[in-house]
Amino acid sequence: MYRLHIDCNSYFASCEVATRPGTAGKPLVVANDNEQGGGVILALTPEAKAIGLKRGIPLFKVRDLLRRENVIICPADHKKYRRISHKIMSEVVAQGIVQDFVQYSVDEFFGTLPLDDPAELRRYIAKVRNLITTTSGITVGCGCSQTNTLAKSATWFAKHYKAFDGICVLPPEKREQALAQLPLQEVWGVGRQAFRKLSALGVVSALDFVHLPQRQVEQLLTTAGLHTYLELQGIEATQLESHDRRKSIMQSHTFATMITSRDELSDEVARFASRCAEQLRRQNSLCRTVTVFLNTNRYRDDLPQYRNDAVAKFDKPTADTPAIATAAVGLLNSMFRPGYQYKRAGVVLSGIVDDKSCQLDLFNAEADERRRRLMAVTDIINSRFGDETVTFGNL
DNA sequence: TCTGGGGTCCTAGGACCC
DNA sequence: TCTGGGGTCCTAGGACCC
Repeated sequence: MYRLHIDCNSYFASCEVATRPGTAGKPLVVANDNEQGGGVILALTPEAKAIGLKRGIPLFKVRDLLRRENVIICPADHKKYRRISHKIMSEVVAQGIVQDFVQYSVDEFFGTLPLDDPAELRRYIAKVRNLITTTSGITVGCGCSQTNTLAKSATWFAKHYKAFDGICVLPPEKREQALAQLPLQEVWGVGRQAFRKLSALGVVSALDFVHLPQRQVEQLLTTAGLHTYLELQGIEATQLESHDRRKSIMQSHTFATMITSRDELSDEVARFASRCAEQLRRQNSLCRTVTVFLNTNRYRDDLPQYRNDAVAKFDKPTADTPAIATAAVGLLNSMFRPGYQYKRAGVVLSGIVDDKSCQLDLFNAEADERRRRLMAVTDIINSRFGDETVTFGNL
């Protein structure tokens, strides 16, 4: 029995190349779009990496390079990426080789292979990998080992060593040898904080880490860190969270130009709230809590800074757009201070529960039902004719 | 100077991930 | 001029109770 991990290569960029004829082999970057071409690089093709571009840099810092090298710039299209990801998911499930196949994020998957022979595992994984490439145009790296963390480490080898040809099967007897080659900072679950603490002890590789006494790891790191430590030793300690039902839903935006007017900010917050509520209904949930936050531009030392957030609770869980949007706008008004230039704001829904588990209020059942139908109708119209065809005004 | 000892629930913020 | 947008879990500390 082996765990399988599949990771798409430069996912957003690969999706753009796969869906735009004539872009293969050219430098291409995907950047988040904020109206005036602001934004930062989110993903890039190998050709774009080769000319020195990196993930996370703001476009304005590399304007000249982008123009000189004729780099194709694509705005991020998350709907497209989700669609391709679902396609990959359903193709692999239909093929039936991988068991318990789950989507971990938009570009990563985990599953189980009920096999033990490394050569046989490799053959099966090659079939899955080919299937993904031929049906979606996306190339992937595949790693396979005893635990999720080790499988993900194997994927790192599959991607970093050409000889693996995109597939690395890591059997128990090769585990220590592999971990010795795996830099500590590449280990899944080791972030900046843990890296700093472990480096101070002279830990350089994943193997150094697993050779520490468990007592020391417990004292130094959190339980999550301990789980990583155990998984690297081949002991299963993580559970993958299913992503089909979110425990919080957020919509936020960094504005291209700073906003000073309360009305304009209210409109934005109402739109965020409305989109959150739609997402909430799509997963058949209700929320108990809505949070609104707003920030000025943290990069501008020359401007006065202000940031705040506020929370409202509903008497009973709801997915009603006007109720959520009215609450959100109320929170905004309670925090809004004139005289600041606002750069970012957002709405978060939390305290999410299943809509079927919620008791109906006997006295208001009829009104609730009418309200629910109204929401259902607007969702259908918007899904058929495009987002925000129908919205709620006059909040 | 002395000023219990637990338990639970909630929340804010940290750490990590893609 | 221009600096992303989502998520998850854990922990510490306060409020409150007995």
